[in-house]
Amino acid sequence: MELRHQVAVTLAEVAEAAGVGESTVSRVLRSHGSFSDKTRERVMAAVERLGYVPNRIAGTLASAGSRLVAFVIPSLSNIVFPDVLRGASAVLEENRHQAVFAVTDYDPQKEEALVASMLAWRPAAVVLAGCEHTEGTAKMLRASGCRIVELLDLDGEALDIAVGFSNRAAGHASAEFLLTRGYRRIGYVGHDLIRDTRAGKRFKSFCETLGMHDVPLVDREIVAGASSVENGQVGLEQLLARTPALDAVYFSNDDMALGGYFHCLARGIHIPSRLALFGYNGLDIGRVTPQPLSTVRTPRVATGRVAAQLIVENAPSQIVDLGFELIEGATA
Amino acid sequence: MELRHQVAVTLAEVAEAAGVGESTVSRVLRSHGSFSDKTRERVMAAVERLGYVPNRIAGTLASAGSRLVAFVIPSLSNIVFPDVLRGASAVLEENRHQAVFAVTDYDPQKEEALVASMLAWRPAAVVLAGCEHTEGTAKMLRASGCRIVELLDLDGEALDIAVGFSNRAAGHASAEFLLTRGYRRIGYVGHDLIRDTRAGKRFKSFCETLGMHDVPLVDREIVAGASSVENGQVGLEQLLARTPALDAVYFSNDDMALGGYFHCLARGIHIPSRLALFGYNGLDIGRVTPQPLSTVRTPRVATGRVAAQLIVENAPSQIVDLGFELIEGATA
DNA sequence: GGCTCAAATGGCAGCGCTGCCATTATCTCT
DNA sequence: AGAGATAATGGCAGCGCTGCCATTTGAGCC
Repeated sequence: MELRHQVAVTLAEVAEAAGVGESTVSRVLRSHGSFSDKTRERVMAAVERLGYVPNRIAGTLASAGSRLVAFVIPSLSNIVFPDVLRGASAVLEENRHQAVFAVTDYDPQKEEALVASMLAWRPAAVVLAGCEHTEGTAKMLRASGCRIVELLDLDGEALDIAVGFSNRAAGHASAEFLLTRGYRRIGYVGHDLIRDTRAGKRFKSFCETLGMHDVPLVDREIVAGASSVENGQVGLEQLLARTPALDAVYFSNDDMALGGYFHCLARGIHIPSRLALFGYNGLDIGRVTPQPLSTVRTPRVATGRVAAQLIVENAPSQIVDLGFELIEGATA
Repeated sequence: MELRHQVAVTLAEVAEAAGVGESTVSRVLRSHGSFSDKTRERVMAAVERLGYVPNRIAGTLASAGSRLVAFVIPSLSNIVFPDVLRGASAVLEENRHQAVFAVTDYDPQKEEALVASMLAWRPAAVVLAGCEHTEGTAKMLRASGCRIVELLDLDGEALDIAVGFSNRAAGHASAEFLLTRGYRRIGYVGHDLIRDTRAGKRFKSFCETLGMHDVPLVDREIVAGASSVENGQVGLEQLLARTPALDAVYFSNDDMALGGYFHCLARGIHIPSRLALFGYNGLDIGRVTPQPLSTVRTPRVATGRVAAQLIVENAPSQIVDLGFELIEGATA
């Protein structure tokens, strides 16, 4: 298997082998400009024979305009982002674009560094999560001249294109729902809110809505670390240990809510009569639990799809609100 | 916000502005070769002032040798692949490499097309799932001269580097475990096995092991579609409807097993006394369910990490077996 | 046959950078 | 001070392709 070090076949060699000019080969391969059938066959035969693979690095440099789309995302553990990438990559592949990505771990400084290194590839667009970025990030992006797409958060100022929904509205709707159902002793279990600003916005809006109805948030438990099933379980356990007399708990995420749900199942805490649970995201798994999870379903895959669509068609600057859906479920 | 169409600053402009030669700027920016402190400051000042971002397209073309790593993965819905990407991207980012990816939907033809378009970027390495590829894919990869890394399946011939574990061994271990626990009427619930060849290998080996102990597989239910919690529930429901007298069920994945678990919870089927469940993957969520899921934990993040490490250090061809861990759990 | 027009084709500069080599400035040592 | 070494620097070809322009070819027509 020692086939390393081979010199790649170049367009010039194909031209030579086919007995035509370089530009002709280029035209044939891109189906751009005119050429005869006979020529095309000769070229394709040579391509086949030599095993030629076009060099897009050179092509991009020469034509100034790449088909790369850079995704700078906070995490791959949070299912949200794989879902977004999934929606986007389907559309990008159909349109002969390529996705590059990097993970920030919810760190704005790291985001800035990664955006810089992404811009070095002169992508057609840079896709980011949320609309909070460092001054430096925003400046670089604006100066780059490439398209900027901010996802999953419409509560802020967009740099160019934004696709998603309002987290504030989601938090508000969740609070209204719990209030309508009659819950009055409400708690919250969340993960690191400083880094995950979108979860922070939901929580803030949730509390404000409770406040408007003169229902204070009774207690909250913020676990260190990322959103996860385990943290949800631990968080609820601690919250209940401190404040047993709650009738509903709002979670920062479905992962967390599922952890809470399992905790209740294990402890025999009846849901929703003894305690109601409400999540966020609308994960598939929440629909299959013995009691479907009450939550807000977010359009994650669609967000990726729409973002990619706008990029490939080079759409004008705009804000696309894809909304969300409140799932009543059976846990609240 | 209409800042489109800007002409990017080039190295030549920086050189001009700093009053030095192009090569000097290049050396300073890459900390390669020698230059005085004074020069470095002048260059950096010019870079800062002009907002220069190096063009890695041009750099890569000139220096022949990219720091791109191409991932051609079957899916982003199956958590396995985000996990692998997560492990890999951390290492790649530390080593100034960039990850590009594309999704095949478990389609070998699509894989071939995507590999071709990835090779056009002249990546340092192409990372694939499994070791079954079309003839064309293998030929292109071998001819490309770039590193090839095949993940998560050691039961076959590797093209260059392979990192993962044996699915056959995992299937075998799962069968042995269920037999040791005394189960004798065993069923299987799986998803599309033609596309997911690794699940197919586990199942085959599982059956062979049962056979060696003269315990035939009693029944199986193969659901159409991907591995998911919902399909697991549906699958188990159908399997039990047809063959109620089972004492254990092996699932193609933890997702599926969780679906089965929820089905049992909802129907009041006692686990494991009435029915034992066994999964595959060792998802975090399986540790937090009221009864921890019995399963095989696979080193997904480590697989990505090790693969990336071998790529950045340009390690020789090799097979790295990271093994797996059987989790006894409480469902079998 | 000679003419026109469009289709088909080739030549070559240049995209922005790096690598090599030549040149110049700066030291070090006798 | 001068020779020789070393550090610092600039010039420029060329990576493989595309885009432009010039040229050739062929078809159609009077």
